[in-house]
Order: sequence, then C-alpha cells, then structure tokens
Amino acid sequence: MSKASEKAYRELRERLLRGEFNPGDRLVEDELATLCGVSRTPIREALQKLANDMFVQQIPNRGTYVMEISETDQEDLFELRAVLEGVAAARAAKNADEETLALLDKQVARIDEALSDSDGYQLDTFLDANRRIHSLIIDMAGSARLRVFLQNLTEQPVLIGTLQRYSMANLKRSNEHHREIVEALRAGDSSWAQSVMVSHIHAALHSFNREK
Amino acid sequence: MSKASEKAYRELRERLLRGEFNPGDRLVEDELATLCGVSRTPIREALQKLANDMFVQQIPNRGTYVMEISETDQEDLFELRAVLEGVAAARAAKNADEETLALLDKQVARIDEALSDSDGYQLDTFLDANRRIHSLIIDMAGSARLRVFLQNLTEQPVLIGTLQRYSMANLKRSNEHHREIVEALRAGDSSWAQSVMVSHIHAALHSFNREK
DNA sequence: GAGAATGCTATTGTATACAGAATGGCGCGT
DNA sequence: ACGCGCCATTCTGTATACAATAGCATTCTC
Repeated sequence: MSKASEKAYRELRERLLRGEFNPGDRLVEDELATLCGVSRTPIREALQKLANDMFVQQIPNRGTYVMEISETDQEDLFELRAVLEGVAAARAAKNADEETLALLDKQVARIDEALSDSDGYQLDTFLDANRRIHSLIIDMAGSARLRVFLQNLTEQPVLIGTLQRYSMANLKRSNEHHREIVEALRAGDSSWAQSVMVSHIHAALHSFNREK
Repeated sequence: MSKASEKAYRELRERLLRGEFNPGDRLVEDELATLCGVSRTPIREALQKLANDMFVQQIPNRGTYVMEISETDQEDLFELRAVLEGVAAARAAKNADEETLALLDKQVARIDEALSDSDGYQLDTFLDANRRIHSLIIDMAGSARLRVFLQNLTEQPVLIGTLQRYSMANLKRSNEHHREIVEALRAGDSSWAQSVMVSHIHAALHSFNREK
C-alpha cells in the first residue's frame, strides 16, 4: 500500500477514531475521495483495509457503513486480547533475551517517571511506553500471526480512549503489572508471565467499566 | 466485494491452495488479470484480501509474492487455533441451545456413519461434517471477531490437506473428541468443553506431524 | 385511492489509460 | 577489464471514464 492509499487509510482511520462519523453512517466513496484529496481508487483500498480491521462494514453494491459496536463487543475485545496477550507473554518468557528485557525495563522506568511527575502526569508518555511494552512482548513471542491479530485487537475504536480514562491509581497498578511481567519474563516463567498479563488486561477492562 | 473481485479471489485462492504457485513466486497483476479473465482492478482487490489472509505478501512498489511458510509457522497456527477454539468452546458451553446441539449430534452421527462405511470411508463427508461442527461451535460462542480470526486460521494453506492425511484411527478419535465436546456443551461445562477442544486440536497437530 | 411497474438517479463495480518507481542492461569512463 | 551511472523496460500506483445495479419516485392501471 503506497502513498495515496496509505494517506487515505490514515486519514479515514483517524476520523473514525475521533468519532467524526457516527456508527451506521454511510460512507460514500466520492465524498471520501474529495475529503482526502485523492481519487476513488485508493479510497476503495483504504476502505477494504478498514473493513478488515472491522472499522467499517462493506455491503456489495450498496456501500460502506461505519461499524456499529454492541455492548458485548467490548468485553469480547478485552477477553480475546487477554487470551492472546497471555499466550504472547508465555511464549515471550521462553524467548526472552537480556537486550529486549533491558528495553522493557527502560519503558517501565519511563512510566514511573511520568507518573511521579507532580505537575500532572504525562499521559502521552504513559500511552507511548505502554504501547511499546506490549509491542516488545509480542515481538518476543516470535509469531507474525499473533502480532497481526493483536494489532487488530488493540487498535479498535472501542479501545482507543479507554486508556485515557484511567485514574492515577489504576495507571500505577498497571505499571506494577508491567514490572511483574518483565520479572516473570526474565525468570523465563511462562505461566507466571501469562497469568500476570491476563490479570493486567482484565484489570484494564474493570477499571474502564467502573470509570465510564 | 462483488462478482469479478470475488471470482478473482476464489480463483487465485484455489490455485494457491493447490500449490500452483510456489512460495516466493512473484505474482504479476497483468498476468493474473488475463488468467482470471478480469481487469487489474478486481485482481488488486483480490490480492489485498489474500494479503490479509496471509496467503501472499505485498511489498509497496515492488509487487506481490506468494507467502513462504516456515516450519514453526505451522505449529504457531495450531497453537493459536487451539487457544481460540478453546475459548470458543468455553463460551459456546454458556450459550448452548438444544437446537444447535441437535445439529451437532447430527454431524457427529454423520461422521460415525461415514467412518463405519466399509467400502472406504468417505473423507469428503468427514471434512464437511468436521467443518460444520467447528463452525457451529464458533457461532454458538457468539463473537463475530472470534469467528473472523478462526476463519483466517483454519483456511491457511498449511492446514488445508492436513486433515487429508489422517489415518482411520485418528479420524475415529477425532470424532470421539467431537462427541465429548458436544456432551460438555450440553452439560454447560465450559472448562470441560474448552479442554477437550484444546486436546482435539493438539491431537490433530500430533497426528499430522507423525504421518507426514 | 392503492398497488405495481417502469424509468430515473445516485453510487458502486470494472476497465483502461496514464504516471511514477524499480530493476536490469548497456555503454561509457577510468 | 571492471565499475559506475544512465537509460529503457516493466510493473505497480493512481486517476478517470464507463457499465451495472439498487433504491426511489412517479405514473399508470385497476
């Protein structure tokens, strides 16, 4: 996927995440084309990709519609993510190398620092470091397929924004989980790593539900 | 995805599964277009879909290549499938309704019949019933995402043909697993259903490795 | 006045033409 | 003779033109 398609994809994805389109809205290719400043061809490619990500739904000969997400869908998402990230953590424990572990330590420390920063904790730093941590672990698991699946899961509209509602206490606990996971990985204990990771994701769901 | 795109997708997918293209081969859009009797546009859509299915790999400005599958990839596939189908079975146990359970019984019986048929067991019947069983269970789990993921997993080139190598004994054991899973589902016992399902998939991997 | 059928319009699906990027070969220079 | 660079060819990426389909409204008939 090259320049124009990529641009259209990013643009539309961004707008979908921002909620600029409402669930159920029809997306007309021509309008999107002018909106993104490209022709319909790359728009169609972008829409196909978005359909794969389950951001939109394509109905043959009838158009593309913004996906409507149900109540249960969100729990689905978390459950699947918990299971798969659990598997990733377990596998990562077997493949752990000190180099990557050091990188993980660094990200955990970054979050510590951001959270202890008294003039308002820096959420962006947390989000970035958090993303990197999970990404590194998934990479350590060494399965391309797992990576693809989890990427799909973590980039869902329902989830974006979720993290932003965490309270300070939850963020701190979240990072304690990270620390424990890294410890488990370093110990090469896959059950430990897996179970902490599963807890970690479930805790996130719980926090979210309580605070929304 | 409509007529021509669909046709191209099916055609190419079929050929890929048949092994008509070798891993690493470059797929030139024009050639595929004449091969499928459509223009490049639907071919490009089909290729994008195939790339999502991880049948091919697209490199920007350089073309599309038939995916090369590594040794570990196959075990990955089975492991992920085991985990996800396990989750599906567990969830299905909670949602089980007698109507669907009856359909499952029917498919199990179909396989029994096919396997006891003395003039050569009918593999096609087994494959079809097997597919339906797994499909019904996934549907009972009631998660669209899970369905999509598992569909991707079960339709990989590595897996197609796997089932066809099973020995009679393995097929019989496989159906015993099916029977037990249905029993667990009927009992509403999600742990039981999950663990049998996981065993079921792992047994399949093992059979395959031994007989290849 | 109600229902069905037909034509109109808007939008998707497909083909083709054109532009730009990448690779391979050829020639030129050293 | 060997290496570097340029040109040509080939293929991908994008735009646009054309075809087909679905939904809607209008009209005609009963």
